[in-house]
Amino acid sequence: MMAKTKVSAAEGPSVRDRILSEAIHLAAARGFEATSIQAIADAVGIRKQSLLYHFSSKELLHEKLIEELVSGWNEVLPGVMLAASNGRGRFEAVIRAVVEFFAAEPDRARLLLREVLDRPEEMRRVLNHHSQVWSAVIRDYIKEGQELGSVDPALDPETYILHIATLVVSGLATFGTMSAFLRSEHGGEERTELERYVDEMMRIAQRSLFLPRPKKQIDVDAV
Amino acid sequence: MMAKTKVSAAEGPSVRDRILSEAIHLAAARGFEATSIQAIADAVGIRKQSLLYHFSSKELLHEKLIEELVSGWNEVLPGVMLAASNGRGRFEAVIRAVVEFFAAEPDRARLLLREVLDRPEEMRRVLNHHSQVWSAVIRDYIKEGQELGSVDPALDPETYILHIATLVVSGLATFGTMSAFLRSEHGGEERTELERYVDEMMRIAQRSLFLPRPKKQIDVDAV
DNA sequence: TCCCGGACCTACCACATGGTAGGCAGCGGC
DNA sequence: GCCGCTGCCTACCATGTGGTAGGTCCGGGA
Repeated sequence: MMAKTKVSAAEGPSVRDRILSEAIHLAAARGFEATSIQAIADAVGIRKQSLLYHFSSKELLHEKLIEELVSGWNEVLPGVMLAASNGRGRFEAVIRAVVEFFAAEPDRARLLLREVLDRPEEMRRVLNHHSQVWSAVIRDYIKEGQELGSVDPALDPETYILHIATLVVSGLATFGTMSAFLRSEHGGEERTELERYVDEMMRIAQRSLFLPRPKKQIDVDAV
Repeated sequence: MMAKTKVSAAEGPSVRDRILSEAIHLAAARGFEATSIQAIADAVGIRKQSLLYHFSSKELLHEKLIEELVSGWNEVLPGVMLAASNGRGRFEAVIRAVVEFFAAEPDRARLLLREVLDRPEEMRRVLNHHSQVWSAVIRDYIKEGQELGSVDPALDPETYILHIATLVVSGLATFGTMSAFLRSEHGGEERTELERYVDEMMRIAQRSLFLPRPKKQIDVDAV
């Protein structure tokens, strides 16, 4: 392990990284099981056995793939947490950071969704491990909002977070397919379909979270 | 075609139907590509070649599977449309009918989601064909609400419908995996986790649709 | 009685899969 | 010089795959 992960800058990404990258791409499109290591090797431009040199078995490649998947998430997490502790408008900042992460790399959203479907047990472990911190922060933020009266008291915080996560991940995972149904009514607007899509996603998340400032509330984070 | 779909009542479901049923179950769990016809035959309790007698190729089985998937939907559609034209509270009735359909048979939700990921082209065709009618009805209903002032004017009808569909289908497809994160705070309530999950789903759909009765509006379908 | 066709079976095949064994070029250290 | 290591390769294999060929059993007409 740790054999040669470093990149010699001048030579571009290492073979190992290119394997992981292509594997994510292919697995996102067809599923990991349905993707042969032969196909991955072809995509990278090496022989199958050279791939097996770097990852001694397909199962091991799968493990590393999942690691890569969540470690990529860990890179943006600081930014998200920063946004979360940033006072006014922080909810919007948090969710927008997450959305933009998956919008920029839909392969990650697709693969993540696939893994949840394919390997529920393992994904429960991984997700639990990688979501405890920030989900607790958000949950507390919501509960605080409920006490202050800015958040719908009927809202179930944990379930809400789960649904919004589903909305974002599944939404962006399937956007490529479903965007075909948005062809109509481009009434002169200059927004991309993706922008339309994301904007509505955020609107749903916010409208279903905040109460519409009852009278003259403390009004943390109004839209 | 139409060789022997009918069921002799006394003998239970035909072999053909049992094959489709098991195929849906297995494909929902592992994906269709990753499911061998051998495995399906085993689940039914027949030899692989007997299965190939009923469905002469795997690809054909896949087609019939998708047909089955959407035809099952067609069976509940009338009920949904009825609910849609039922005056007050009809939005809740519609979405609840859909939710309960997928909640009762999560395999359908999972398989549907998988197919969208696996075969975007074909699914676009199928979904377009099977959603035109009711999605138009709902879209018009929403626009009407916007004109009457009961629905958020910032809402983008088509995108909203897409997101709620994602929320329902993906939510119920992944519920089995994600419900593990709902273990806490069962403060004496007697709701199932699924009920909690579904209730919050409906709350999100409604809160993000309706405006909170501004002053003394016409108020079609308030929550 | 014979035959036909439906439903299921055994036997077999070509092929792609994941994986093993082992070789070979290059290169830094001694 | 040559040793050993890394990185990649060719050759090969056992297994499981989707699919074909062809047989058997059986019930219902003619």
